[in-house]
Amino acid sequence: MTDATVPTPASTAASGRPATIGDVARLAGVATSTVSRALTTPGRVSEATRQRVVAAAAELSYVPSTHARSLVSGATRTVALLVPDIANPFYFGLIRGAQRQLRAAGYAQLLVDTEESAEIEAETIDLMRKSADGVILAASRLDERQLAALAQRQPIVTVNRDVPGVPSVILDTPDGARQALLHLRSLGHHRIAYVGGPADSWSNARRWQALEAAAGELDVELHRSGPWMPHADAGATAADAVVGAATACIVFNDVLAFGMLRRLRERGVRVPEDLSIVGCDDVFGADFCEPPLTTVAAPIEEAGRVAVTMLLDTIGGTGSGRTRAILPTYLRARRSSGPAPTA
Amino acid sequence: MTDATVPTPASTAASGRPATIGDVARLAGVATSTVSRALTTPGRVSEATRQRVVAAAAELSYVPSTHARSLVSGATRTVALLVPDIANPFYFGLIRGAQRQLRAAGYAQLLVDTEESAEIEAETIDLMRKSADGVILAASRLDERQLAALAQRQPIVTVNRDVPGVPSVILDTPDGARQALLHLRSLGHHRIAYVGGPADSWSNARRWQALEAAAGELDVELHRSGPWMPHADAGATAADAVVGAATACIVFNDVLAFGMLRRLRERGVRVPEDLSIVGCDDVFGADFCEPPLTTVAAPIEEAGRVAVTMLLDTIGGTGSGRTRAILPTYLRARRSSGPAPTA
DNA sequence: CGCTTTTGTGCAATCGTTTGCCATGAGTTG
DNA sequence: CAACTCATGGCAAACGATTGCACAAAAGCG
Repeated sequence: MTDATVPTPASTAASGRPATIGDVARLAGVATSTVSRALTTPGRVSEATRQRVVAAAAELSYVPSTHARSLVSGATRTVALLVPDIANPFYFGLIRGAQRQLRAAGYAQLLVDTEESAEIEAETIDLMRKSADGVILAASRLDERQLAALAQRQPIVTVNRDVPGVPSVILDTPDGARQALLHLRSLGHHRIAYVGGPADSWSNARRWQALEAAAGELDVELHRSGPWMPHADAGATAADAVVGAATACIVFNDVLAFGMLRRLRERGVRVPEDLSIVGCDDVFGADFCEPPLTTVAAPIEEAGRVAVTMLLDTIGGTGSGRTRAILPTYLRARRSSGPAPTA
Repeated sequence: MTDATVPTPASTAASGRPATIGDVARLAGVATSTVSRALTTPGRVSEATRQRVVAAAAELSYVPSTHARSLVSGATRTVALLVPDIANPFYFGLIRGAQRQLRAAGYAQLLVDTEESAEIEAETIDLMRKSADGVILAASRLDERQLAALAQRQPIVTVNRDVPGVPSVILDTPDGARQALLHLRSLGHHRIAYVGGPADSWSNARRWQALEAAAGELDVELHRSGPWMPHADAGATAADAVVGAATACIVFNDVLAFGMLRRLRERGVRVPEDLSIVGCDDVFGADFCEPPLTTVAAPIEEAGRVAVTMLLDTIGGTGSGRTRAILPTYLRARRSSGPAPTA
């Protein structure tokens, strides 16, 4: 009777439009309230009734309307994930980690690319107020006041952005940068450059601070270059700026480093013989570029999972959970870093 | 009076919960129906009233409930995008292209990673029936019957999958594969392997057909290897299988090719001197791996945009639009392909 | 100045669920 | 056997918007 391949198309197709709870109730010979309870509140109806309802629902391939449900419950079982640039491989892991955890909890994920714009970001958050139970903000471009204000109105978790009062997941890349500096120092480098990211990036500022502090104790001459957009294209100019100014550099992220590698190869600058390069994030591609990139690896996917967990905690109102998670990073040495030139 | 940074937190915060259309109506001194019309149906109310309403709405930072709206209109202004693997860079472009076009049309994007599972895919589509106006299916794993049946119930557009009766966007990679074969043939290769993708991949089957047909006319000895999962890890075994069996290969996709490149380097097989490699997709990384990958470039982002356009057409019921778009691909020659060894 | 037409607004039904409250009847207890 | 508890299921009121219809006021017309 039932088609094995596609779940019961027959009965639904008959009516034309998707079945409602009323259709199920009619077929099962009960009231809609009973259907609702049979499907959502275990134990609230007798087993016999429950089975009749479940059978009827299956027969009609009934799917509850999330909208009607949200309307009365106030909850949408949807979470919005805002990233500055979907095409940046750094966010792949984040998206995936978040998605996994959300699916497990029965939530849907609304993905939005804010195109590195604070305005789109603020606007989207506002729109989402009604259509999502919470928002995860990756590398937010908003300023501290805005963020704090928004977080009071709706559950928000930030990733790589720390604002008092706003739960956050932070990848400890400043510590990673410090490790990178140590690594380069132990290879004999004294003139080291930091190739910086966007001016309004919070992570960028913190990494620089960490490097400055570490450099002070290490007899390292630290230069700063940038700001650069975190795209491969910007790597060309960044590379030109660093050559001659330092024997090694720590780069804001891998994508920028990829661009630098390409330019350096064009110019005949050898990596790591002439210039050592350390990236950040360990994104897709870092292990098969040439040379493979030494980089600060961050548990990105885990960050996505933790962010979701924290957000769901906030939404659930348990509030018991941590309000701040700092995830460790570690240096993954590949071939783009080597001993300082002995010029 | 209004805070310049965050839109009017004061009045909203006062009430505690987000403003409803009723709150706006009360503040503006009109009925809710008038508010609704003022905000959505231009010219239906007098200009004076409209301004009062707009002002009141702004004052309360009112955002209409998408759920309530969907409930009555039946439309959700949301589109679901299902991809087999979010972490595959091929889909980045697709996601981004779709997102751009959707945003422009005022739609939200629900992103789902189906984890290469036909079951998750079918289940998700069913769930989405009520919560999305339509679905875009990238590289669907469902069989033809299922797809056709589902498409009758709800608007669906497939990408890289052609089923009669289901609107689709197709990247003409078979033609690209043919170009690749010509390219390799003109470089003097006679023994060429096709390193295949997943067994149930429709694109994979079509590419092989195209290659077989072309090989017949070209005096080329065509080998087939695989199936392989489209992950970098699988590239190692794939590489081993090809070495010795052919002097050049055309690979299912770039990610797999990346894995092969790495393995070949480990084994000391030189690319392209000993073995030429042509990938497919031109994903992120193809231009900075070593050697940079010759690959069949596809307009992925455009595919995302076109898919959205077609879907919105279907939803809009105009139905006037094309029901099938074939996007051309072209070979992008980089350094991983070269003259056949003169052994 | 009455008549019709136009314009602007409000009333109330509706969308598909959930849920508080009540009614019924069976089972338990003294 | 009366009085109670408890399990079960139904009624109807929300939730927040949209929209067909009715109606009042204003405008047009001879």
